[in-house]
Amino acid sequence: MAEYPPFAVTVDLVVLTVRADELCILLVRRGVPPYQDRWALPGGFVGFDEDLPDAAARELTEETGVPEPIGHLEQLGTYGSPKRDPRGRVVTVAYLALLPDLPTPVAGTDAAAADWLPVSRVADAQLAFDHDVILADGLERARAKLEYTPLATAFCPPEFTIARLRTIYETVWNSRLDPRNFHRKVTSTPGFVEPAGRVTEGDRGRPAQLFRRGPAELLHPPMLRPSVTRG
Amino acid sequence: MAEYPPFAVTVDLVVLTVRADELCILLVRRGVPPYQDRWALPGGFVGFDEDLPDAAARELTEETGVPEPIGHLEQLGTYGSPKRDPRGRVVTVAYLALLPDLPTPVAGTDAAAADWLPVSRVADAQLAFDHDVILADGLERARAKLEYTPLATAFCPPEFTIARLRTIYETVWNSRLDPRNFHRKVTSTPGFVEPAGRVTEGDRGRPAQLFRRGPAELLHPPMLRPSVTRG
DNA sequence: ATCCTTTCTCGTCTTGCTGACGATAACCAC
DNA sequence: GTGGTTATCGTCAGCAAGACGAGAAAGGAT
Repeated sequence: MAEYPPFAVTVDLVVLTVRADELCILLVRRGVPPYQDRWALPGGFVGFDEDLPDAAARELTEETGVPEPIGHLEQLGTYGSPKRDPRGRVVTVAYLALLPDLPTPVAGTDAAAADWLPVSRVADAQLAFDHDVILADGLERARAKLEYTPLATAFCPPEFTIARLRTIYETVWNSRLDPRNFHRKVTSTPGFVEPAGRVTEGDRGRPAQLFRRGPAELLHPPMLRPSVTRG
Repeated sequence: MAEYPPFAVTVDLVVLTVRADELCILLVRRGVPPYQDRWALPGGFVGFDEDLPDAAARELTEETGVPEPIGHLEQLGTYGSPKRDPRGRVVTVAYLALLPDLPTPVAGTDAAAADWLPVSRVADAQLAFDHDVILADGLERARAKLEYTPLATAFCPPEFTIARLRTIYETVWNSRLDPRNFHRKVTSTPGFVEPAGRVTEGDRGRPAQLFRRGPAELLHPPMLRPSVTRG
């Protein structure tokens, strides 16, 4: 084994949330070269005795300060171009995390310079390494997964209204959805949401029923993005 | 960089094809420990100056003896449990390849003990390492991708009939599809297939029109698997 | 040559989902 | 109360999909 070339292996996180009707991503500002003072995805090296999902979950808690079992975490893809890190041969396994809007501001161990940025303003930001590519892949994955899975609920607190869920879709897809058709669709898809038996209080307008995430892992039939002229 | 733990990085391939109405996978029989004499996914180490997709394409041509630009190759996922290889810490990036039934029998450089096995008979085969998990993930990916992409054409030669395309779906999904509805669906989905202007000869029954793959990357609306009781 | 079998290809009908939108219910502020 | 706002239900037309009929075009058997 020792005769084979040694690689460094890292995990990087695309952590998304919806706050104030904007899709936001957790980024850290690099304090050391290369790419000093540039924004980058949070991440770090995988321990020698550590499994990849464990490393991703560890980095997520370190950066957000949130005990992990909330939201959603999945592997996104692996990026290993020989030139992607000027320091040497680093292969990174990217993970995608979807979290509810955390009342806890970012204040984890390692989160000195971490902050939420609206993804709409990251385009100019010139992320470090190949992180702009990873971010683009993560966004497309998230947008696609909202279509055929109930993962929009991962952006929500445990109990939420149909309207809240709709704003998630509208924010991630950057489009408007008809409230009445959306309501019909969500409540008629088996296993998507389950009534929590309670209603909202204090908001404007008629109180809304609260729902919890249902047991379904896939949506049948799927939600469809508007502007279906993708062929 | 040198203070970080060194990993070995490999690529492993889930290579699928449809031959004789069976979904088959390319496997190699291991000649050395660990897992000696067990079937395993083809694969190998990533060169120090080699990008991951290049390594996957290289392994594919080595194992199949086919110049690569046919079929389809995509990253499947990365597997890096600390215990997955008894020789040390090996992280493997798995790729999924979909190929037409190759008239060239397996006779590549490295393909001494390579062979096509029907996936239905691999369940008992006790693959080496965690390759059974990787295979299961690859199968599920392939089945899902047939729904919303035109990738079934990757299993076909450049020109094919609608009936041939239907047998691909039936084989991969292990279900039966109505020939008339399938024909209507495929020909009415924009960009899925384009007429080649020629017809088959010599087969039984009425000659069929030949088609080529169209420019679409996504199917709208998607093909739907039968038995839609997945909620 | 004629019939029969096989396979391809075009229609028809019904059912269910979707988008557009009207209407009502239930809260808050004044 | 009145008006504004939001939630929820209902209606209707259009499209897509499943079930199936029927004709077209070949090969094989007699």
